[in-house]
Amino acid sequence: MALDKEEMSEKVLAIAEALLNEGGAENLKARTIAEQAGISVGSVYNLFADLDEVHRAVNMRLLDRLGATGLAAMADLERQGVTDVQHRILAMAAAYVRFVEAHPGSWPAVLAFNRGRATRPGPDAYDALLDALFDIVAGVLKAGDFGLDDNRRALAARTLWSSVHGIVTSGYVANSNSRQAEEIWHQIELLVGVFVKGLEHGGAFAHAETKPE
Amino acid sequence: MALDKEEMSEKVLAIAEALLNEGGAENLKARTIAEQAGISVGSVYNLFADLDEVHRAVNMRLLDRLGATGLAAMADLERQGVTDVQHRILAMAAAYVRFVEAHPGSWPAVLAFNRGRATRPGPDAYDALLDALFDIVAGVLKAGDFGLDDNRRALAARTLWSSVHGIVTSGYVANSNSRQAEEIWHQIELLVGVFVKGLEHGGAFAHAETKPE
DNA sequence: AGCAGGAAATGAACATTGTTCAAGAGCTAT
DNA sequence: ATAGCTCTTGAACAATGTTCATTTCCTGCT
Repeated sequence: MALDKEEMSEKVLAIAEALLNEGGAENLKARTIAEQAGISVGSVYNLFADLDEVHRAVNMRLLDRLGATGLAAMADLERQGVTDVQHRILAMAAAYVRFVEAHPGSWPAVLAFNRGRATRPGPDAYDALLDALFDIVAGVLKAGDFGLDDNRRALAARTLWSSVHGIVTSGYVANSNSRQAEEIWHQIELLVGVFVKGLEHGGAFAHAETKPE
Repeated sequence: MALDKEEMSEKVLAIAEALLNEGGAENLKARTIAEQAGISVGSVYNLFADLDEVHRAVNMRLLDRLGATGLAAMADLERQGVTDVQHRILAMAAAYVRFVEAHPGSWPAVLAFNRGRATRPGPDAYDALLDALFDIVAGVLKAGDFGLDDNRRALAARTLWSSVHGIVTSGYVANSNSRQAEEIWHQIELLVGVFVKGLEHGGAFAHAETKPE
């Protein structure tokens, strides 16, 4: 009658996500999970190798959901017939901001996660999920008529999205009041506006002579 | 004959920085510090309230040094008579990248630090150090002849620097091989090129109609 | 029904951590 | 010398991640 192994894993992940959201990474405790899930500590370790694996699984779920949200936002605009690149990028960024705001505790944990482990096996499911986000942006850029080949467009997508990401995370390093939310959005508007204008005028090809050694 | 309280604090911070750099935040242990500093655990707590305070102090030192590095880089260009905005921003970004690469373990710890503590007393010494970085960028932008008032230039500086920051941190989430370093620099070049071009063409004033609620 | 065998759950036990604090050591001024 | 003060010490406590021998539970077979 009780829950399947699969179902119990999901229950544990849901609990873990809530814990992370409330108190960040240091709030993810084996005993708390066990208690809330109605199982013993040992059973948690039966489902997952260690707490890192739980944390990773939660993060992947979040990234997955974020991707789905972004795709949905793009599909909405498609349905409304919006093709303007700037609008679509801003909508994508807005989806990102909303997502981060909806997960105030767990999103920082996503970002801070991989730090510290020096070398990892190789290409990761993590990276795959991030690439999915980049691909959405690249798809939007493709609609704009900048003279970009595939490589350069992919680079532009990664650049733009990493920038949005930086704005959002920088913004939430400080105290998170509504002032911050406004500042973040102003920055994103400026970034996207300047970025699109810059691409239109060939700024992507303006090479500098100085590189660091 | 032994060390001053001040000197011992500095010794502890130097040890702490090394520990953070080697193994990230979870490598900052009271007992390790005590052992390496040749004092007892209790004495560490005499110098600092808790490990968080040690961590914060190390981070502030790092931010301070980063600011000094940036200022030095700008002064160098000044001496060489380089006034081109794009060159100067790229030099600033290069200084940032080099700094992050020089502190592979402790820099992530700087970024991940403030997360988790919900509300803080108010404006922080932390923020002040970050603002110093923004100010340098704003100073460079002032040299360029974009039609920006002070507020808008400050916003542009924060946007640009947060974007650089995002590129650097996104780049180092994944495995850090030399491929990554190149990718990061390509993104920065693209960002700065597009940003400057965009500002020149008034992209900063292109308002979008859609805002998230 | 009874039973054997394996899988899963349990929670006591261990190691490691941050942090505290009573006891002592060292210093200084009288 | 001694009282008083500060600083140091390291043992002790609580909280944590993780392990593993034991128990419990189920499943298939006779």
